[in-house]
Order: sequence, then C-alpha cells, then structure tokens
Amino acid sequence: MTARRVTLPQVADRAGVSLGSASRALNGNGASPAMVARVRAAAEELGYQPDATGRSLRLRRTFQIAFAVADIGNPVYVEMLTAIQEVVADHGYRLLVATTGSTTDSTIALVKGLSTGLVDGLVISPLRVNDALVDALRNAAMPVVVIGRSLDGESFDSVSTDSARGIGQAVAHVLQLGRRRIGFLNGPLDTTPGDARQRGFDTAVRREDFAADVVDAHVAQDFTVAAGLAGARELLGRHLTDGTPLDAIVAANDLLAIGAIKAARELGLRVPQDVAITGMDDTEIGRVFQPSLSSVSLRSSERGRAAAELLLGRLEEPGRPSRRAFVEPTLMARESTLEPEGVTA
Amino acid sequence: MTARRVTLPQVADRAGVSLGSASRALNGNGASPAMVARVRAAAEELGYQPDATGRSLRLRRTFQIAFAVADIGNPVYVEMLTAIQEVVADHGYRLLVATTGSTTDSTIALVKGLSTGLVDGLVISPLRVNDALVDALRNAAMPVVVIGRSLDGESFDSVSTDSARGIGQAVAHVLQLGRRRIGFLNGPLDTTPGDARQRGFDTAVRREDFAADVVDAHVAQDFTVAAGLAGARELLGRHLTDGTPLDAIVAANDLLAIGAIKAARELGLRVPQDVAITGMDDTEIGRVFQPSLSSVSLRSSERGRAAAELLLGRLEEPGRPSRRAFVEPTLMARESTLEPEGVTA
DNA sequence: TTGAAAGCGCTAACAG
DNA sequence: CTGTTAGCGCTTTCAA
Repeated sequence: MTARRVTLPQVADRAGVSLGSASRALNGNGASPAMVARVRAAAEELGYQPDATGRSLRLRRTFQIAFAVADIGNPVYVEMLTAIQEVVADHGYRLLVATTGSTTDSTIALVKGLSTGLVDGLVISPLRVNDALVDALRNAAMPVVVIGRSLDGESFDSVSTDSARGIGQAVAHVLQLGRRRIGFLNGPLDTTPGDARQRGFDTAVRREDFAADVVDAHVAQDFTVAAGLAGARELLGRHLTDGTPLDAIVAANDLLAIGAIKAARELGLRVPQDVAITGMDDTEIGRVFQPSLSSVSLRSSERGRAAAELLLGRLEEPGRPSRRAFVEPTLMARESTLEPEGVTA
Repeated sequence: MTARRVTLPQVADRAGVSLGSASRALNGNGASPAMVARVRAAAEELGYQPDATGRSLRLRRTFQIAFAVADIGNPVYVEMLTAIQEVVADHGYRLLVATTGSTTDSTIALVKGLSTGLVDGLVISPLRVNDALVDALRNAAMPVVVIGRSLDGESFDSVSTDSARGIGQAVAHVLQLGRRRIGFLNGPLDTTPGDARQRGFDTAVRREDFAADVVDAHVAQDFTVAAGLAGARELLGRHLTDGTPLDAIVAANDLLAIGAIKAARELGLRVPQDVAITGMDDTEIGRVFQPSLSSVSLRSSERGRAAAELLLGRLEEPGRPSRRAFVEPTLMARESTLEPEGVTA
C-alpha cells in the first residue's frame, strides 16, 4: 500500500523512448502505431497510472466540480447531489462536496477557498444571499452555476424554479378541496426559499378568487421536522382555542409538513379529514410517509442535472452567454390532502 | 469571472522580495516579521490565493480524501457522508464523493481511478466484496479505511459493527414482547450486509431460548422501501392464508421495514398490535415515520466519524499498525413494536 | 513522427 | 534571515 507511484519518465525509459513520445502515445496524439504499442505495453507492465496533479498543473484543469450547499443532510440536496454526480461522472469529472454553512460569510469563505484552482467549476445552492456573496461568486476563479434564485440579473448560469408559484398551487389545491381555514407554515424568512415561499403565499391570499375565511401564517425556526412540529403545534393550537380550527396547512417544505402531520395527530386531528396538509419538494420521505404527503415537486433531480449540464457546457465553451434553466413546479396530490375513499367528487 | 489567477512570483515582485521569501512568509516559516508584513500586504493587495495544484504537486499531498459508496442516495450513507465531511473539513481536507456502483468490478475500476494521486486517502463502504477488490484496495496508491466487514485479516484500518448481533437484538426484542410467529425480511444475500444479517437471524433462531412457533425468512430484491413492500406482501400474505399469521417482522434495514409497515396496512394489519416491525440503521426517516420505527442503531454517524479519524490519523503517521474501530449495535424501541398505551407490563 | 526542453505554481534545500 | 535554484509529473512547443 501507498507504494511509490510509477511516473511517465519511467514508462518512457522502459519503452526506450523519450518522455514526450510516451506522453503523446498515451494520449493518442501524433504517434506511430508502433510507438503507441511499445509505450502501452510498458505502461501496462509497470502498472502506470498518470498523476492527476501533474496533469492538472500542466493542463490548468482538474476535472473536478464542486457542489456547495448549506447542509448535505437535507434530502433535497441529496437528490441534487445524486443527479449532479451522475452527470459529471459520465463526463469524466469528479464531484467535490462542500458545505457552505448557513451564513453568507461562511459561504463567501468557502467560495474563496474553492477559488484555488482545485475545481474547474462550482454548482452552488445558497440558502442566503447578499451582495458580498454575489461579488465573491462573480470574482470566483471558475464558472459558477447557481441553483435557486437567479442572481445578479443575467450574469450567472442558473437553474431556478418558481417556488412562490408552487405555494400558490398548494393553496389553490386545498381551496379546491373546499378548505376555508388555511394556515401557512414557513421556514426562516431571511432565506432565499423562505422569502420566495412567503411571497408566494401572500400573493395567493391576495388573489380575487382566494375564498378562505381564516388565514394565518407562522414562521418555524428552521426547515426541519422538529421545527415543523413545534410550529404547527402553535399554529394549529391557537386556532383550536379561538374556535376557528384550521382545516388546511400549507407547509414550505416536506420536513415542515411532516412535523405538521405529527402535530395534528398529537392534537387529535385526522389528516386529511380534519386538516389537509401539503409539503414542498416531493421528497422520498414524503412519498413514503403515512399518509403519503401531497407535495409540490420542485424536481430537485432535474434541477441538479440541469445545473451540471449548464456547467459542463460552459466548461466546453467558456465565452458563451449565460443561460438560465427553469423548472416548473407541479403539485403531487396524495393522501395528506385527498379524502381516503368514495369522495363522490 | 474566471480571471487569470495571481501567482506567487507576482506577489513576490509586488513585495519586492524573492519567490522563496514570499513562500516562507505566507507559510509562516522562518521569515522576519517585516518580511511577513510586506508579503502579506502584497498578497492582500493582489487578492492572492495559492494554487492548490502547484502546491499539491510539490507537497505530494492534495488534502483531499474520497468517500466511496454504492449509492449516495441511501440515508445511511448520507449520514456517514455528513459525519466524514465534518471531520475532514475541520482538518483542512476536502471530501470527494465517489460512487462505486453495485458490482465489485465497478468498484475496482473506481479504486484504480482514484489511485492517481488526487486523493490522500479513501474511505470506502463496499456493498459487495471479493478477492480482486481486496487486492485493488491493498494496492491502492493511498491509505484506505473500510467501513463494513473488516477485510483481509488485520491489514486495513476499518470500522465495523456487528449487524448480525443487531438482528439478534431485534429478534430478542420481539420475543420478549411475546411475539411467537416471526418473519425475517432481508435484502440481497450476496451483499455484505445481507449476508451478515442473514447469519444473524440464523444464529438467533438456533439459540436455546428462541421460543417462536413460526419462523420464516424472505429475501427482498433490494434494500429499498419498494422491495420491502413487495417482499412483505409476500411474507405476510402467505402466513395469512396458511393460518399462521406472523406477529412480528424483523427487517434488515429501515427502508425494508417501512415497506413492511405499508404492506401490513394494506393487509389490514395494525402495527404493532397485530404485527410488530423492526428495522435497522436508525435513520431519520424511520424516527419520523408513523408509527415511529423500532430500529437497531448501527450508529452511522459515529462510524463515519471514526473512519475519518482513522484515516486522518494514518495520514499523520503512515507507518502505524492498522486499527479497527468497532461500534456496538443498539436497539431503539419505538412505536412500531411497543403497544401504544397502558400495557400494564 | 520523434527527441529535447520549457514550464505550469509551488516548496524546500542550499548558499550566502 | 534571505535569494537562488531545483524539481514535483505532466503536456506541448520547437527543432530535427
């Protein structure tokens, strides 16, 4: 183990040719068939594996891509990660996982740390954004693709979705089911998704055809099940006591929604009969949950794949104008909003 | 964006000192305070970021480590990934995520591909193992830590657990609850975990105090919810029809167990009243599920952390004898086996 | 087509 | 303490 590696000069020696010829032979540039054969044989014999670092230094490319998110544990990011990994691996790139932390400062530090030539490009999905971060991204030493709000006008390649509209779809869905006392359970408002989803809800409420009698919004501490549980206890609880029990909760993501289902159960409410609950992100955990969770799909895999493809495209053609991919949200109606049986329309 | 990067000679020039001095000043080796100040200032001014590739080539270290698993989407691996990422980031290393695929051949190819000097070490959790893979791992150009079965006697650093024993704990648990018709729902037997867990179940069944009346085992196609659902339908179904309905299912992981709960519901069985169900891995998805899933914790985070620490330790002290970390399985009893209320023991 | 040589950006050994 | 120089492993000019 950890044996001294075989280098190209050694291969050249063994083959009795020059270093340059060995390189050319192995990389399939102008070399005679005989040369190729000799060098290949020598390389094989010695178990030669070209050194990635030497190669990178010379080529000024590392064939590495980084994916940076606040928290890799989040199922949404895992989906993106999987998709990105698949795409870049297919193109001979390797994937570095980086954690931004939850602040813009830590994100900026990360971006700077990555700007050291060790990756050829970066896919980032920042939770919070400010001007300094946009600056850091613009000055980064490599191409950047942003997943999320498309920053800074048109200057970055980006893939976005309209989660505000997604919230609108969820609201429309519960209204259509006849629900009239609607709670919105959001995560922190100073995050990109929290902000967008809040706007989505506010817009939905202002629509002419918004027919609810009771509307209430609550901001949970975080986009997690635990925060959703606590937040929904509060949200559901205050309407139980004031005599306007909510019959629907629209949650800003699946984890919050699952927390809300648990809170509803605790309070003796049936889901969906007493209270319909929707999530967002359409994660595995929601699909598998009992009751299965109605959720607005933001197509995380697709966004990941699109981001990877944008990045690879730019690496091939650095000067091209920036592009923006857009993914439509879609509501997936499941058991957490649909009455179990014989609803006779 | 993608601006030409500032190099150390440029910094040296700007500071009016030699290249060597600039390097020393920045790396905090023997340099006078005045020198350090000048160089720092120049570096700051130019926005100098040392080039990772040049550095790596010279140092023969990349400060990168790789984590390789069959499928990063699996919650267990995500937990490990998160833990590993945390540890290595704390020590200034970066984490590369690699996918082995599900065969030994694809895993071997990956290991060889990683043996090109681009990572300083590898943490791998192989799903399937054979001699060729062990060989490839032994000949890898960098230290390897194996999570899972400790391979090849003592020669690798490894972190393992006793999942066979964990299955024994689950069996003991349901027996203690008075269950006497027990089904075992496993995943593919040609995998390391499938094999170990099967042995665990077989051993449990042969124990003197094994008091069940009915014992049956079923192998699902995969370690997934879908496979668990299909497998449990079959397993539960055949005992419903033959008049020996199972009152407990021990599943080989949480995803299978959740599939089993869904199958039980479909068949009109209450969990845990009619059939108690246990999982393994103690994942978030199981903890959050309704009913919350009794599961044998294999402490994935801890195993990830331990693996990362073993690897970092070896990088500091390459010649040290190989070590093995061991993590005890622990049963976490939850609602999927515990009667809801007032069991008056 | 081949060989010789330069050089990517960096650190460390060697003189002074 | 500082400057000069070599060299990590590789690809790619430049001549022959």
